[in-house]
Amino acid sequence: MRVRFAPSPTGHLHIGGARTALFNWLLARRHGGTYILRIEDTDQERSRREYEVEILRSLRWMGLDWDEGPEVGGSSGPYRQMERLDHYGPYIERLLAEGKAYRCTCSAERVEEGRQQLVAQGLKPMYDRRCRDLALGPDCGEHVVRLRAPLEGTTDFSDHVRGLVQTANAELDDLVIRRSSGLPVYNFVVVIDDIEMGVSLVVRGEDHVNNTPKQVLIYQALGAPVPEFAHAPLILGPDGSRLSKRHGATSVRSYEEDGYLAEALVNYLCRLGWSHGDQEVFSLGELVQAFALSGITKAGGRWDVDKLRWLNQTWMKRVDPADLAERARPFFVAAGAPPEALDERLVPAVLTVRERAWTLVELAAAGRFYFLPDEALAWDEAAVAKHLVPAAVPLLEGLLGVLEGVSDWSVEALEEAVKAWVEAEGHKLGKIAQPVRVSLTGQATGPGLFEMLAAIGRPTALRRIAAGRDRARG
RNA sequence: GCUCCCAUCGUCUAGCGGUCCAGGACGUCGGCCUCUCACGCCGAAAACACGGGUUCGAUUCCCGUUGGGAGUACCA
Repeated sequence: MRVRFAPSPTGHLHIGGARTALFNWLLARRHGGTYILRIEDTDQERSRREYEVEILRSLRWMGLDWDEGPEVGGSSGPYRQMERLDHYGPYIERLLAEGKAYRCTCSAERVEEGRQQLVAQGLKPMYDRRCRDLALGPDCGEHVVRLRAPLEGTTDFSDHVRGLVQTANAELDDLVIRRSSGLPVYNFVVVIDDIEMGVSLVVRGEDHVNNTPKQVLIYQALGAPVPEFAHAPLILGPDGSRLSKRHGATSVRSYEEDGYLAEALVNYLCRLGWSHGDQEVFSLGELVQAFALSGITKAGGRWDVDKLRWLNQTWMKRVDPADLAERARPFFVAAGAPPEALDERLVPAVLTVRERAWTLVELAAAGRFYFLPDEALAWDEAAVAKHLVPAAVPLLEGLLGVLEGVSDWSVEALEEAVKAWVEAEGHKLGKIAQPVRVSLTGQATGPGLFEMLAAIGRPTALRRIAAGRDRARG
């Protein structure tokens, strides 16, 4: 099996494209096939090399590597269409020689006029085929080359998601395969590349179903075997319309920057439009084992950030804590934590806040108090007014005494010492916990008392509780 | 406009003629747990778009309506 992902470097990697890339990759890995990455950069107006770099970066971030393509090479390269331009001409000449294509000198304006007339008659806009039987030669002046499409019959293809898709040939235009500039056109180029690269299965978005019969016609004209197809439904915005910027972030990069884990995005992307029984959480490895075209849904799916957020938290709780801490590090810095403060306390600190956050941004916001300079803490005035009151002074004072006597600064030892004191003094843990929490964090909500004390470290804990006691005096 | 595709809880989905007064998940609501918040656990509300057929029997098959999506370029 040879599959490919063929993005245009005209922007960031879109989540729709990312899912297509994922589906192809999963299939290749599952069946021991080859995953090819091809850059479709023939749109000279919009293609930019920096976008290509960006797309490769996002693919790698998701954990999708490729067997053939830019930066890794392969036996059927080159893998950028602009570097393959000399491959296309001979096929066009052949079709011309065999009478399966013809030169057309009609101006774009005239063709457009004809289309408008047809639309006015309630018909499908098409070229009127004026040049089809003129047998124009190479010296006919400025011209395009069109495919001589059959006028009758149907062109069918079998789709792994949709079943048999039939199109009446009367619906198919004599499409341009070479522009007047000499550059071949997308629908033609894809077919040639897929033939030359030996692509056996084409998995792409539903927006290409209407292109498929046109491409099948080209395969047939060339006498090449037609690959298998699978068209996945599109990703829609929450309102059911085509996903666009106005719905929020649409690039893989922006989700990375917003603090989503690659594991969660991959998991969500795959489950949107595909299912495997009742299972919701999948690692990339599990997906390789479970993924199959037969599980792909036909209807388009709406993008649901809430579910993505849930999966992201799920994955923050699943990945290795040390790994999570490293991935969270830049987010802590962005949240104001001095880089040098992110010491060995980072892992335990992250462990205390990961179930209280849904993204790495929120994780850092929830845990930055551990590392911020005391004077930079964000104080919730209502919490201060409620908990750092004179009545709390003796409690904080007493607790300070207990903590000063604790040498083994572990969750267990701290809990044991504090609970013993609470019991002996007849206090209630609930009475002491909030003043301490506000002293340490500035906020009324946060991690559990003992895990927080342990993670913040002895010096900071004692210093902030003392400061809290002073503040409570009024 | 025309062509193609699609249609189960608010959302993602299971269901491939009777096992469905429709299952799971997110979200929502309630409860439990509890030093706060959160996590976790328990529970609740919530759907087969509509109309015709086919069949002993339709969520499941066929047709139509409605709704949504895609395409309709010398863009990809």
